[in-house]
Amino acid sequence: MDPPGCPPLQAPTQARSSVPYNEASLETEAAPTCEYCILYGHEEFDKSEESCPVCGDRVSGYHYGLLTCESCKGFFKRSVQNNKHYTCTEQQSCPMNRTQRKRCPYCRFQKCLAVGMKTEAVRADRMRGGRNRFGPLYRRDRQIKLQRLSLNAAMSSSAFQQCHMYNTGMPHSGVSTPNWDCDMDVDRGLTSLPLPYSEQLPLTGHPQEKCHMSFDYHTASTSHAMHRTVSETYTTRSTQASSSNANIVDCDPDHASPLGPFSSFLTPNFLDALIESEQDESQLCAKVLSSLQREQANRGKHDCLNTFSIMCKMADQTLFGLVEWARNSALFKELKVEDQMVLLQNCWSELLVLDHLYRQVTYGKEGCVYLVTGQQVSTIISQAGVTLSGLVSRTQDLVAKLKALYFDRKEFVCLKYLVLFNPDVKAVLNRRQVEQTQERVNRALMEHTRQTHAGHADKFGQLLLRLPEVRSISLQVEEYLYQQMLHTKHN
DNA sequence: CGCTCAGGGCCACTA
DNA sequence: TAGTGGCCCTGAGCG
Repeated sequence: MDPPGCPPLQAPTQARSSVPYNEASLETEAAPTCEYCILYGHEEFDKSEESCPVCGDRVSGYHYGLLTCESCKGFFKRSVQNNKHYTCTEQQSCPMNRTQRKRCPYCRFQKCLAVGMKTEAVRADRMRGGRNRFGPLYRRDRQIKLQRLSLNAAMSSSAFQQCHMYNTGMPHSGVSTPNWDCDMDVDRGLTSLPLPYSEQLPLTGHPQEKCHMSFDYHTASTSHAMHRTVSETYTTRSTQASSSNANIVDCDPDHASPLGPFSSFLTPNFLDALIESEQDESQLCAKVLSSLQREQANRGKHDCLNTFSIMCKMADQTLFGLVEWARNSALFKELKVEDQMVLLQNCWSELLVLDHLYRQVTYGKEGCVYLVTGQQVSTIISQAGVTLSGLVSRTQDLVAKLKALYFDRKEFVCLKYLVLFNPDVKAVLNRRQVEQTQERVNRALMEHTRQTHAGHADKFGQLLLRLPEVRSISLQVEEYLYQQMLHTKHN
């Protein structure tokens, strides 16, 4: 997105010398002329710095829904236009990089789909030129990348740098233990800051109760705090619901879905309907970014959030996103509010882990942790303590398994529903309803894997086999957070 | 109304 | 000879 009030600069991606229409603009580097550009260094996010999510080659621009290289653009176009059906001679998990991308078109095409290239962006009528309906999506994506740039700048000059200094034994005020597990540092003047509750929810009840809590408690992001996030979101919404009829779907199954009673959904469209109601990843990313930026802006130059606080804030915001996702889901709305609450309280950490896993599978690079804000953090493992590095390592193993399975968005959504609709949760009132929904999602997942991965007969089973590990990791995450809470109290 | 940029086509190259 | 990928053309949308 071009900065407001400043002439747009050419993105360097078009910098091929043979592209005549861009030559002039590339040769002269325009100086920033507006505050926006001075603030961000007029740094239109540099697409040439990005790597293609399919093969890692240099990105040439937005193609079929996301930034990809010219080669994958062409490959995807030909595959869709010619209705290609490839097969894999190996295990359907061929490595995909610049040198090997030609070896297996099956795996390449699966990767294209998995990272989000949109077949519907390939024009059936083959009309040339013009713009497609993804224009707003591209604009939003650009905006987010700009936000990331500014956050990166802020973080590299503050919190992450501090973390690095401290872990390499360089002076770092207020911290004495060279172990990321212990790097809580949460009491360092972090009190009474506004909580994200106020940012996320239109409060109509008792805003003071939600908006101003002791930040040290919040920053520790204990599972208790997470449970509270779920409960309080509900408390807030209940107040809203009672004061307004606009949102009565929460409690009343007759108003369960804007699409009509969900139980009448026809099975063939079931999964598509679930996907359509999914929240936009870029919006969540934008929310987290702006929340962090606001947070840092409020704190001033010399009072930076520490690394752990930043991570907790990201997790916290992601959890809000997940609660909102569940609450906006037509399937979930069919449940009684009491059941909604106990289900969410039971699985919040699994949802967080799943969410993280999907992000790693889709965008993560080898040896890096991909954050919800779009940053790749490569240093965490070496800087983390035993517990955390163990967690990261287990997660990365799981990511590798899911990557090998070409874990896609639809499967991710199904797994989220399977985790959420857990009929084994003791306090559930309407167990039958939860069971039925779980079965329907299960069938949808089975059907999807059967249709899209015909050559990989056991994909459905393989995906389900990953859930116990998700559960196990999530329990370890909760335990870790409890430990941190105790540690913080003792200090 | 000119510019931008994403989708399509072309064609030299390659396996 | 089919597939690849770099380059160029096209034209809707936008400022």
